Amino acid sequence: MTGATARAAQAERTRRVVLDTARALFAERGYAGASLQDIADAAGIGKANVYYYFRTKAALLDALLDERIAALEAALATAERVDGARERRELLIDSFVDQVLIAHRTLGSIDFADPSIRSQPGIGARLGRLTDRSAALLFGPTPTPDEIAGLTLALDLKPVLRRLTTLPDDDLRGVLRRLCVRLMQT
Amino acid sequence: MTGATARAAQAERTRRVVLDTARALFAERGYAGASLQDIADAAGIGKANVYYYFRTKAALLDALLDERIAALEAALATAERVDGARERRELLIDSFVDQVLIAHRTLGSIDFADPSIRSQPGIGARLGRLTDRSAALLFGPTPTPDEIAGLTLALDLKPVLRRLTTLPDDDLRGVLRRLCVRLMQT
DNA sequence: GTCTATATATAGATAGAC
DNA sequence: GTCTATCTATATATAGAC
Repeated sequence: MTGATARAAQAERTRRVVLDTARALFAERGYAGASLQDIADAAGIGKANVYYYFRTKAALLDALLDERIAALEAALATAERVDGARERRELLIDSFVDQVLIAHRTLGSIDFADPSIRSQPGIGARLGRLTDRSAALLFGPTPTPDEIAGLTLALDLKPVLRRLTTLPDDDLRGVLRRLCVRLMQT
Repeated sequence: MTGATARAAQAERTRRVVLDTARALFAERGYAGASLQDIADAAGIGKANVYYYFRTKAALLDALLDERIAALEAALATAERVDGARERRELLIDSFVDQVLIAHRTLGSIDFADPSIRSQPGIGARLGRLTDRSAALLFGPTPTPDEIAGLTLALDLKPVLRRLTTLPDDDLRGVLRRLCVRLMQT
């Protein structure tokens, strides 16, 4: 069945191209600002083909959020296994900076702060739960407003990445780590 | 000429209603996600009437940015008159938190991080210049990446305001001040 | 699996009556 | 100053050929 596996591989390739292209365009112009026609054109495929992989534009967004949330949850799960508030926090910051921010630096990442994303039904609640879980892990069951404020900013460092595009990875890593520490130590 | 002044007053009122409604809807759903029809409906006027006051959707956005940037520049101008880096920074943070963030808390404010706003022609550069001016005032002519990173986040505290909507003004003021201090002291 | 063609809704924007 | 009606472009989404 070489034909079948080749077809499956091609399907997986096309699906990935759509996801990568959509992520980049949503990050650049916002969810509402990038049309499926834009995405199809940039991906070099027909628009109807996008619909073959994702039934609606919202389904495409969901798939992108799944990716991003999975990366964050992986970092959270690792940190949860560590004892001691301080060690836990440092590990979480390190894995967050390295695996979530730096790793997806060039590819671009979906923007949690994009209002046209936050206002999608269900999405706001989903992101809220993620923040709550992070807060509980870092600060215990009843975080203070100061802790929530710092964490909220730390989870959305997109503006900083946008501003420091020319900084080398190693330098950026340091900047982000120190920034996270400043934001999460109260 | 009572008729003329009454007409002018009505015009000013309608113009304000459009601006206030647009600000709220852009903040909630993003610039690309809120249509002029949405704005007209929410404002309780006809869509064509919106065009009577603003020639294009982009012109409406420009007017909102003018407001917001003027508020920031007022805070900057006040701080510029003060000697001493530390005093200057504290004054800037205070006026920024009080006059820019708290004052417009209920009304909602235009979201600088909205990708569909940042990707508008000319807007990105305009916001960049504002950040540069703030950086020069706070940190001198050659700010470090750490300083730029902190300032960038401080200028975009929308996510925090969104998260702490139930906190009373006085408590919020304290949270924001301490957050700004954490972000701007290096 | 990918395409062309099309249906349907809604966007930004304008014309002209009142 | 405000409205109704309308133009034109483009959005999401579907049908059906290859």
